[in-house]
Amino acid sequence: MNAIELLKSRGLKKTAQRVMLINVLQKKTVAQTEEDIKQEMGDLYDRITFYRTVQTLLDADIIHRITIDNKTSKYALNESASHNGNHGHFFCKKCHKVTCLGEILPLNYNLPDRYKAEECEVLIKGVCADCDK
Amino acid sequence: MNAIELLKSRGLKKTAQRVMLINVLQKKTVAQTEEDIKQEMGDLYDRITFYRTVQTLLDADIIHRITIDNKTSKYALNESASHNGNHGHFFCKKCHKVTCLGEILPLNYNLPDRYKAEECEVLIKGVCADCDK
DNA sequence: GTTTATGCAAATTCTTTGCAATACT
DNA sequence: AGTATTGCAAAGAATTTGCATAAAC
Repeated sequence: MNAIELLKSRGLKKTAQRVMLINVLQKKTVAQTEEDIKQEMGDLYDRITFYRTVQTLLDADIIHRITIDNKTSKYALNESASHNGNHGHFFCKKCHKVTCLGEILPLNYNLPDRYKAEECEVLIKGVCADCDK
Repeated sequence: MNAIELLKSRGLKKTAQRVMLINVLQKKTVAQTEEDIKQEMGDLYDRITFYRTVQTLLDADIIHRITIDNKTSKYALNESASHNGNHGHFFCKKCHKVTCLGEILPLNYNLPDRYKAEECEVLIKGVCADCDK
């Protein structure tokens, strides 16, 4: 599904910034920072509009955000329309790239009594294949 | 181990703010926001010092920070001196309380080839026992 | 034509830094 | 006494809001 179809399917207008942001994320295999996206967008980039665009696409479940150590936020496309919140990500401690691992199985986490799990986010930190040479 | 011993064991000076922050977190069973902590600290609270105190205690592995949905940061004490980064937390979608689940087993997450996991953070969202009545 | 999004300015909030006064060992 | 921390002021970033213009439907 391309950017325009994606927006239409969520009842959102196809504006230049939204289409561009989705396209940038679609091209990349790892999650992108605002700075990365800014580079790609060039003149089209405006910080305030970026904030609003991100919020809109987050609300529409088109993208998601990963934040590492309360510092850097990164953005990535959701793989499927029906995204259930069970995300996994891998953060490489050497190159700092964030890779989406897709859906994480709702594993048995030994919750306290009568706690009910609905979603689960996992962030694994380690060293990726490229950095482990 | 009390606050003063804890600080001493990490080679940190025992200052009013540090001791107070540790004491507040020690009293609570759920992670606390800056606002929560401010309430408890009263006059002793100063925002700038709070930032620095938090940073110091994070660096010393005395506390950790959990951030929910890129918005609210909460703080909690580390349970043991040797904390290995495999944290689990439970976020209740109704009351918004964050409960530490302690150490998470290094589960098999089906990483890409040659990726090496070292730490893993898990955030489970759902409904806690109190809110499920 | 109507509605929604953009982009600028301005306001607000968050976070960091410099530095003299203070507190800790 | 000597060193590290505090707390204030001020600087610098990040984020939000108001509003007129522009773009989408």
